[in-house]
Amino acid sequence: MPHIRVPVTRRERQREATYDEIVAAAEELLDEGADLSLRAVAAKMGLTAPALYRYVANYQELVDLVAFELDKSATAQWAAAADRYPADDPAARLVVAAACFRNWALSKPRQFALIFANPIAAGDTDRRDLLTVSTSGHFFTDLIWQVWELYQFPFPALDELDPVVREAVLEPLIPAKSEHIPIEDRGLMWIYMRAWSALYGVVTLESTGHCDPRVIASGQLFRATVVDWLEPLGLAAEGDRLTKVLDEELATAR
Amino acid sequence: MPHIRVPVTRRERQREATYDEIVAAAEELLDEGADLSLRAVAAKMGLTAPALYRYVANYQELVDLVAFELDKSATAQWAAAADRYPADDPAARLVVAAACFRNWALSKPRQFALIFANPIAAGDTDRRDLLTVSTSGHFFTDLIWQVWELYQFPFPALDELDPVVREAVLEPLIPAKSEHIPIEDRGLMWIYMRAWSALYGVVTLESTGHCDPRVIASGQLFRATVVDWLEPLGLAAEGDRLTKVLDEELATAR
DNA sequence: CAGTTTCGTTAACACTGTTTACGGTAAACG
DNA sequence: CGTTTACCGTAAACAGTGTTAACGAAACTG
Repeated sequence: MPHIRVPVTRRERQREATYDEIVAAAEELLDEGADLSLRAVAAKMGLTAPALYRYVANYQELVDLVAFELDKSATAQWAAAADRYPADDPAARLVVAAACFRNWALSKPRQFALIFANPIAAGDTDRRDLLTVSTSGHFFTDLIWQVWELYQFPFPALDELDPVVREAVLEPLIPAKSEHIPIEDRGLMWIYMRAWSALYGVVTLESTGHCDPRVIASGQLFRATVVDWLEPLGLAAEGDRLTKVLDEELATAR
Repeated sequence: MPHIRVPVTRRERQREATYDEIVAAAEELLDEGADLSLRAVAAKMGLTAPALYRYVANYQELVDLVAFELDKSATAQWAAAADRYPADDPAARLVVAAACFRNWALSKPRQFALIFANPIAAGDTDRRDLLTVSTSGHFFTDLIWQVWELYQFPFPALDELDPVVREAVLEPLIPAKSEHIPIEDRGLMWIYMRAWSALYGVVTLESTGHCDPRVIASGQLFRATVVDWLEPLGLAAEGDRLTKVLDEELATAR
């Protein structure tokens, strides 16, 4: 018995369609530059506000819903760009995906903030669970895994890791497609976390605007961060080729 | 003639006191776990909401006001901790300040978000100016300058930098106490930007909770990021001593 | 003292999220 | 087939939010 049931009855299909409409209305709202509000979403659908409470328990759940879907469609966008490079060139794919992520974050800062800068309280397990299934997280983990399969860069052994971190890489809560990574190779997850932290950092800094606008426009801060990560990922030999790929992708932004 | 006038008349003193009271009320509100609202601040001061419009033009300006003051008092806190190490040991001071910044961000996530994750639109020059005078930015730049004075780590020459970045380091808009840095040494600002970007990244990731809570608790992600920056700052030889200082400071958080 | 600036008020508007009680309609069941 | 039940929407209301307008009193200024 599958855990996620595919909608069969007419009512279930209708309900599913309404969820899609909610997300669509929310995306329109964000694209118009307005901020996401439950009432505005309802109005745009031709409903009254309380009607939405048949679909989400509260405002936070609405935000999480559209954040999840936005993340999904944005990731699909980056993945499509990465697919311009062959499957046996995961390094190029990773670099391109990172650059796309950055360009997207700059062009849609409110969407970025909704997904990646939305505070998650320490005790809130429900919202953290949502993070665990985040599409972008799975996407980037998988790319790093593919890079490792090809380049075999070093990563810490399990007994080298801090005990608490060891637990975390063995039983991950964070978004990561780690099932197909052998348990003894889970030290790789530590590399993923560190690389993601670095990527997340620059992109957040640039997207929120806490940075000199000229530096953002130049793309040099982002570029330097990515270049610094080529060596730890075993891509030093490919450096020149990959920075060229990176620069090409960054140039598409302006 | 000084640009910032010291309040002389009775009215001006009164007005200044009211600003202080506004900030105090806002801080109380945040500490209580409520979110910052103009009406709530007014109510806590025994005023009606429209009265506050005699002091701030709109809500955003209120936010910026308390963000600026919060940044100032938080920085004072980190500086006091750094002062536990002698003035001729700027490396230890820098490490301690970074750790304090991180501990503060974890213990006061709403305050952190207010100051450092508050989106600044690309065109908004007024709010960007506020950023320029941010206390924490000046504080960290000055520390890195002091570290350089002692350890003389390498930094890019002006003609090695991207032209746009060169402009940015010569005429900085970002928060940085760069006046006393000789023009030919302004490449140092690039190191500052990169180091700040790295620090900002991990701390934002941890403070907003977009990370495995166990990893946050372990402090290893932050530790690794700081350790990676010892070498570029010419502190490789001092590595053992400084990581010990770092670990001691991190231990005070739990 | 008269005039003016400053600081606060009340009232109102247009929005938020959320709960309540109430219908109507469509699916499900005997 | 008819009856029942569950679902989906409504209107009304409450407690909030930021913001503007018109007005009054008190405090400084000539």
